[in-house]
Amino acid sequence: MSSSKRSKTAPRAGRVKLADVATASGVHYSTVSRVLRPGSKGRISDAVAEHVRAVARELGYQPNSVAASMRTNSTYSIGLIVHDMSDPVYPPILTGIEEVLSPQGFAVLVGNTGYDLAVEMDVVNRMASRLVDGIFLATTRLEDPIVERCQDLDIPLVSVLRQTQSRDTPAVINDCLGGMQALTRQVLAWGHRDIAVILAPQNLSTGRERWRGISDVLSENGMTLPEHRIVHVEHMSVDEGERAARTLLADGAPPEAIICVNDLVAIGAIRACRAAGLNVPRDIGISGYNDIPLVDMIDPPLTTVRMNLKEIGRTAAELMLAHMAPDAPPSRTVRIDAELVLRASLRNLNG
Amino acid sequence: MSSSKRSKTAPRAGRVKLADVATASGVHYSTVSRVLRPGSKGRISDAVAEHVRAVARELGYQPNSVAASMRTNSTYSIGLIVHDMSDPVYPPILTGIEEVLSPQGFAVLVGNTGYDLAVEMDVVNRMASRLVDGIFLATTRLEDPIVERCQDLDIPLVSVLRQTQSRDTPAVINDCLGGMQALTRQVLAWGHRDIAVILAPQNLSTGRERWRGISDVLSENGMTLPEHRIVHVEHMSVDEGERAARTLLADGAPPEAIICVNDLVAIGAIRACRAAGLNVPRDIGISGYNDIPLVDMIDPPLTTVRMNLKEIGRTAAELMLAHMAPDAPPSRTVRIDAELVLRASLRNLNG
DNA sequence: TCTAATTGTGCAAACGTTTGCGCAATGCGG
DNA sequence: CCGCATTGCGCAAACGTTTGCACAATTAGA
Repeated sequence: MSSSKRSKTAPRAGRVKLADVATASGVHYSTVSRVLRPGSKGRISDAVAEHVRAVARELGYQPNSVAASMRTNSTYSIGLIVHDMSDPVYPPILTGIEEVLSPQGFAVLVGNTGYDLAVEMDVVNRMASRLVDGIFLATTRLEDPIVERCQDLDIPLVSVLRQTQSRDTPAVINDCLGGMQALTRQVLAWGHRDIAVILAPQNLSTGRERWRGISDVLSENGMTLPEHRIVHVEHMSVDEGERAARTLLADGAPPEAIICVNDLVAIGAIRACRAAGLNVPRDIGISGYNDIPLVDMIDPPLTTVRMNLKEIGRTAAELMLAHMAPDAPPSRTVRIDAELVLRASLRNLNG
Repeated sequence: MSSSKRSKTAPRAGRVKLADVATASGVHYSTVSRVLRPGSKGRISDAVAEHVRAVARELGYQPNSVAASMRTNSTYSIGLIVHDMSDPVYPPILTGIEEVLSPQGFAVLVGNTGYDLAVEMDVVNRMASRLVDGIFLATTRLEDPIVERCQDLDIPLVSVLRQTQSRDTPAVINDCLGGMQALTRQVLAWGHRDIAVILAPQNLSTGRERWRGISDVLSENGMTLPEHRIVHVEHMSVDEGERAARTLLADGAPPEAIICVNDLVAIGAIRACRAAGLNVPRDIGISGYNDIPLVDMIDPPLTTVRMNLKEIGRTAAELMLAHMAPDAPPSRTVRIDAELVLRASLRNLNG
């Protein structure tokens, strides 16, 4: 009976439930529910409440939240969909989300897509089956079937890091436009003229905004980039960054600087430059975006743009809370400030 | 009716359930359940099964797994408890776990403890309330109240990265002993004699095993470390590593090498050395443990020991599956091999 | 052709909560 | 002292599945 193994379907041996607490307290189990569930309707006298609480504590009662969910249709769990948790941009976001949502009693379900849209759709459907109260989507494309699916399923959605074209979904993003503008101005101010860029896919708001940040500043200064100074990566990884930089370098004289769409790509670019016999930053400048951990320790320390990821997570969580409420506010996009971080990977050609 | 907002307690508008599929198919809803739930008891004719499946697809039926859990007492969800997802050792483990468990229909709930035992206990209790089918514990201490709590709650537990003193819990760990021995032999072979160590708390199996790996090899060679060459960190972070190294360096002549309990600590140590005007590796050698991403790119590239984290995650998941089954095997500890990775942060004093 | 075994489906209970409703007891104003 | 509002608690339904059991229909064996 008290075997430590339990069969697949048998209830956990001796798990104490509401009814047990009720009989032990000499009240009806609905009364116990009302005592233990703060904010239930019926009012209970202090004496009874205290007694029931004592008995519940005594018996070590742990509410069965699955049963509660069955009744309330709310699981107090939310999904977080990312491409790959190993990408260092995601963990701080998760931390920020948990910081806000854990105290409220929410649990976070993470789903890795592995960059596969079919997997991602599956993840959403499974989260829907589990009746998550909401989903944080960190993979958002400008036109996104996942977003549509969530709308069909009527699941509150908050987009993080990126946003949709239509902007009909609440989102918390980094100010990529401002960040990239500031960075590009610095690159120009330091005398770089022959500039190359490694860009993200343009079906992502980040990819597009960062590119616009660059091109805006360039055209302000009467410059445009020739075709052969622009390359794209499919995913933002070290390997793809390295490959992209190699193709940039294969084509005649190297540029004076490469502006990379993010840090991992920049690190790949540094590798490629080094492999091509170029010294960074003496022969070529490199910049990233994100300021992920350790990029201040690499050789050379990476010039980049810091996005306050934990703050993005926290804000997203607050937006989620607002949007799960019965009187949800209209969708809005919150931009979190970006901060330029100058390090040695980009030098001042004038000085 | 088709409002996109839904109240807290109202069922999602128009969510199709078993009964809907049943009436649309002209069969009883139990029949639908048997068709859709592979491996149910009653056998259904192919004709009916096919028809029901078609109708279900047509109606876009998504099973309500909360209701199923209510009946079966199994949620097909498992918890993963870590101190802080931002520590780069954890994400690959999560990926490995998901790789094995997602195809089986499991979802992963992550819980960050923030290094706080009270929080951790709370996380466990909340996961218990949610009826998780099992818990991966990555925070295991040699004597661990969390492990005891899980045993009391009768929740299958698999320890990852570390193990308990009693070893009565299944665990998947890295071969810290072998890894540290190999590293220490290399340090000695390269002529370092005045060695210092920065150790983890000794109430952790990793902390203790890595220290034993070092001291075993030292005593094999007739050496022992003086007190002032041994310091401890509370948590394995860059900051604590830096502080620990500072105290090491404050005390007379610097050692020839510092063996650090992990990479983050080693990076902190490198910082401290640099701040003290020492060149790594010329004036002092530094080694880490883990081989986290980017430590091959830092200055200087870090000599370390690689643990196959994803493999640890996968193996832990398989152990979990075995232990959730009705006929669970006896607990055992699986060791995953460690691999020495030599880089520039430690040089050969002989040549 | 008759009995026995097998197959396919319906019936209804159970899982542990939450909560609308009803009713007794109490308090209060007149 | 009566009637009415308020307070405190019990009753029972409902949430959407899974599954043991009953039983009708079909098949097989003799």
